[in-house]
Amino acid sequence: MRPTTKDLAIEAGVSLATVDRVLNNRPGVREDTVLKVNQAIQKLGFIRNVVAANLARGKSYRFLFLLPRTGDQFRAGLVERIHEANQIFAAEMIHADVMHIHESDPHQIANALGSLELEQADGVAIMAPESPQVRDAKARLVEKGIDAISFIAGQMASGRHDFVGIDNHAAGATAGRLMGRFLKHSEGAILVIAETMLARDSLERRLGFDEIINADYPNLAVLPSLETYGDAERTARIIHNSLLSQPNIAGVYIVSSEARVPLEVVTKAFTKEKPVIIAHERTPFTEAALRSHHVDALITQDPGHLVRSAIRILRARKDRREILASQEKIRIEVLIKENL
Amino acid sequence: MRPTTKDLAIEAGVSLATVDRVLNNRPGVREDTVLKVNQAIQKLGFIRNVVAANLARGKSYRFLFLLPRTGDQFRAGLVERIHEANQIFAAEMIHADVMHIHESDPHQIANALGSLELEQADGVAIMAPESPQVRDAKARLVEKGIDAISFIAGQMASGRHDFVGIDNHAAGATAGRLMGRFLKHSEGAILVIAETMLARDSLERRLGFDEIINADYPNLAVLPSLETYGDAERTARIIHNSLLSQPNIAGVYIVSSEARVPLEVVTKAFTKEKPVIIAHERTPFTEAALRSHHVDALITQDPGHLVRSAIRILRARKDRREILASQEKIRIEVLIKENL
DNA sequence: CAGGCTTTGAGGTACGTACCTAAAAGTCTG
DNA sequence: CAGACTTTTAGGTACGTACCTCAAAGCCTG
Repeated sequence: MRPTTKDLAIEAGVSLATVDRVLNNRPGVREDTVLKVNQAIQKLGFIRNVVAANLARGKSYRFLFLLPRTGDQFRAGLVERIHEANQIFAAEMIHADVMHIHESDPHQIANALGSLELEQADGVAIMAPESPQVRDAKARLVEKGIDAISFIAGQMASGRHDFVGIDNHAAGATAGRLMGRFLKHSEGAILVIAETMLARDSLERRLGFDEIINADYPNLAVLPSLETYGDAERTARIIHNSLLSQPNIAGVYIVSSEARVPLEVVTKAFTKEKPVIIAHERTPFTEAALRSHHVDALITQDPGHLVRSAIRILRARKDRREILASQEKIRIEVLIKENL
Repeated sequence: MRPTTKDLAIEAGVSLATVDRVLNNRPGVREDTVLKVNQAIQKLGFIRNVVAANLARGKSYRFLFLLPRTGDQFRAGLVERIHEANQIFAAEMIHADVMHIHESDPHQIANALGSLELEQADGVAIMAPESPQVRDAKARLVEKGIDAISFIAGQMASGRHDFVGIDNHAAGATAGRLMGRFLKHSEGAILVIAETMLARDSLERRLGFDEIINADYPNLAVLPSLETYGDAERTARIIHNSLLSQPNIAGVYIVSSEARVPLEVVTKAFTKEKPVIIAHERTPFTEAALRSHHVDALITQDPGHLVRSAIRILRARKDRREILASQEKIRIEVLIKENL
């Protein structure tokens, strides 16, 4: 049987109350008594029963996901996964809500963050580009006792787990390597389509992509990024313009998470001699495109894993616990038709 | 606040004791009373606090992983993940042990399973080929009240979650597609190396692999499988023999989970004109081989996910709860150097 | 309507921890 | 060594559920 606080008290030769004070960092315990208790913890291998503790505290966790208001299927999938996660975590008294923000308006995001109170949320996961305003607002949140982590959009931090998502440079490199290998004996240009290159993740993916192509595939030339600004008409226009000036397109790399609109345009634009197409994220649309051979590969991250990982990390933060890093590492997945 | 049993009792107009009888299927409740309570559950959206329930029950879960005694780095990684999982699940009063079996001796496995008692384990995850003896032993276990699932080695069941692992046919197909695309403009033969083709997983991988190559890549010819029987010397011998009779090897596909020995032999055997090499599973060795370009791609399944999923499924079985299928789906991952 | 049965109620204890109070014991200061 | 202070003890209640007992109420049968 696992030792309990009672066993600890006996082993340390103190009362339950003292054990409790040590365990919860309450004041009024002499240092040598603290030591005695800690030694007993070591000796018995005491592990606090977090579940009983939370029950006693009547504690529940409320987390908030700040997601961009705009978006398409990838965003919708995320919301669905958050609802799903609520089922799993309900047993642990954890609930997550979604709040919508204007991704491109740092002031609005900062305001939303600023008006959050500890009663409303124990932690937030923010999917928005890093800006000075947002960074400041996050710092103020943490001062209030609300933990904040970056979600998907952000940057791999070394060490601290402040970010849940993939290494976008590596994701771009993965796309680049596949593109290169799939086009080994072809020559031509590669179209790169992004929503906006202002977003750090798109930028990093592009850098990783270029690095591989430039280093190992001299037969391929990566064209300047086309920016769609999320607008369907603009997307159609710029892609068609690009095709006119550049007849020999061997590959297309769609950088952004929302690939539907650019994919629709691209698949219509190429009637014969389909180029190799690589996009990001698994959505109903991209999945269908992969099945019907309109797309050759997808570079994805598992939205369910992302959501659950963010929740686990926020919770561990709140409990001042360590996390198991290997479980929280978000993998860059490669999807082809066969392993869908 | 979440409704409690107390709220249920009030809503249904019965006592706590009756609510308890209904919730735990205890006898002595009239049918219309059961109905009243169930309606109250519906109306209030009552969710049983599993955590408090387990605390009250003093219940803890003991699970057992039956792993083959032989094996190399993949097996070692699994054991490590099981220890890791124990940390995570300790809070939920779950502990998993490892038991070693002779994979190839169905009688011994059946004996081990047969001698298990409910006091020793609440559930077992078995990594062993399906044989009539093992199947029978599993059935008897379930009669005893010990749940049993197949782990990694086994077959994707439709519907019921009796198996934790990947669809090996699809995994082989994934390997086949990558091999085909990487060798688009080459001609030659493909060496297939397995520990034994008696194992169902190797067989299925091979079938999936052949299906893709034969259908879409007439430039490639898949050779008969070489079986190593896990023996290093034999491996070296049969591979060298094969190379003598077959000078034009364009690709090598290593089917088995333990790829180290065949990989060592293969990388030494090809001095110039390295073939495309695809193997399974991420281990320290295969990871290094990928980094050093000795291997072109790995088809993997996440051992940590496998272990945690098996534990979650066994636990849900014990509690007679449903699982969240999307979390338990084990993905076929594709690893190249860039997304390691 | 008595006797036996089934169903329900009321209350308690327990799980492991948190958090509270009042009082006892220990330590320091002048 | 008295008084003030700090540290510790002892005991209680609570969280939400499980499981137990005993008594009360309801029902059926002859």
